[in-house]
Amino acid sequence: MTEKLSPVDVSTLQERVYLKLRQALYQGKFAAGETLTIRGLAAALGTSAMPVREALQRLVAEKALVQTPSRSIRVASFTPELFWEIIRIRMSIEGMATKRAALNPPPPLAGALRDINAKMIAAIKGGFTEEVLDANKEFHFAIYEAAEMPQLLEIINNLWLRTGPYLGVAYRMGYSDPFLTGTRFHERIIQAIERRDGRRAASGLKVDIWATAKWFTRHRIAIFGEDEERPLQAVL
Amino acid sequence: MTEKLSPVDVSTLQERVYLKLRQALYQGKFAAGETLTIRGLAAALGTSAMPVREALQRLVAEKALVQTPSRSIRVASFTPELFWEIIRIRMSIEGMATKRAALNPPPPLAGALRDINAKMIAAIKGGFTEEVLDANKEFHFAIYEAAEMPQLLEIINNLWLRTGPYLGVAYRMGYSDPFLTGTRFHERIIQAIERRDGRRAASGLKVDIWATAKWFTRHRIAIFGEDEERPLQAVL
DNA sequence: TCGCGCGTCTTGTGATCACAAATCAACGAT
DNA sequence: ATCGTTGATTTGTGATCACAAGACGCGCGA
Repeated sequence: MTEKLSPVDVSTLQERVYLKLRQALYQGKFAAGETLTIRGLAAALGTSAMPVREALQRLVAEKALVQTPSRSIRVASFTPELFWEIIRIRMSIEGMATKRAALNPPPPLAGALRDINAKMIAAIKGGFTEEVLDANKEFHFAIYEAAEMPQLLEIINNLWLRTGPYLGVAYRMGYSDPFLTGTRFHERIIQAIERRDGRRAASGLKVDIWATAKWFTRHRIAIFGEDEERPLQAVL
Repeated sequence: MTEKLSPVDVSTLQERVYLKLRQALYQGKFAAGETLTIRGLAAALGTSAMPVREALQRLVAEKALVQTPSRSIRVASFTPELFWEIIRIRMSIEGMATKRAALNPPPPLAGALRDINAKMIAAIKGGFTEEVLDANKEFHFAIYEAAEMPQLLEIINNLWLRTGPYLGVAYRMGYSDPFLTGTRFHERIIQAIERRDGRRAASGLKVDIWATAKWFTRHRIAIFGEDEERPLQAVL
């Protein structure tokens, strides 16, 4: 009888709401600085206030959302200083994970990375769909998972949740450049991993992160708010 | 009139509960692996379930507490692997902050660090009070704050919340060794900062963290649980 | 003595409600 | 026109309740 039934979803409502909000944030569906209300989201999601409330607080704890002094909850937004700080942090932490993965990679890693990168290139030169973003994330996290440091992976996940939306901006504006140059850095990283060269792999990754961040500056894209106000919104 | 009145406490009940729990965790007042119940804490704190519930979820989001598959909430406990992973992460991240602080330290930093370290030595050789733990934390965070990276500081704070309780174990058992050797590493770090030598400062800090972690292994202190069960508890 | 049910109590989850503070809009005075 | 005020409405916080799922203890049977 067991083969007739697939397991039911035993997750809590709160968790499903959390994942839904997280995904929406990730895809940049909320404007940075936008305020989110408990009752509003609850109505939109068809639940009561309770699960939404807890999911929001969780995202606040993860710094994906911020709480103003008046307790209203907004989508986090960056100043240029905070943006570059987090880029620096990412270079350090993700560099560490990459180095570790490169020094002792599971055998199928390099091949899998090649496949993912090829998929990413195809997605860029093809329809340039959302798959570009997914492939990019998939590439990076395949490496980070290979580092076999679950707690580090959690930290990285959190950092991506904060910076993730901004990559989406480039995509939605139709810019393919940062993604295309990204795939070249990816190729470098793959080669370094094949040679078990941790240092080169890490530096390749750092350049990848840095170049993408720099792209935003170079194109003077209005990512940042002025006086903590109205950021990214104008772009979307 | 303003000088006659001090600001009233405008924080939410949830936040005060959170801070109280955080402090208790930090001081190792809860045994690792211990189960915390919402109603139990609410009764102990004299509040309703609501604020406790949200404070607990926040601590779960920060990985200071963990939620079992059956949804009960426990104090996080380490396996040796997870412990050493977090030590490695701390060496990398706190090393980064230290390097940055040493390269461009605010003028009074070195002097302030000397004072704190002297206070720590006095506390060790004197009554060996809880002030030892406080001074140690104060020393490290004086450096991390000097790095002027607020988001990095948040991450470090979180890592300390997870490993903090274990330092308390050594203190409660009356061991002063790890703290005394710590002060010697601190002195090295201070000298490196005076010379604006970021690399030496960072490596000094890494040795400080590593040596302390190693101390637990060397003394075969039963910090870790077996099969995720009964950790640290036997020690307290 | 050990294992297996079975009933009771406890626990987390989610819904609903009361309330105070914040937000927003219309309005009036300068 | 601009700013401050006032009133209505929205919003987060905290309390309480219903309910299903777990945890626990007791006793029965092997």
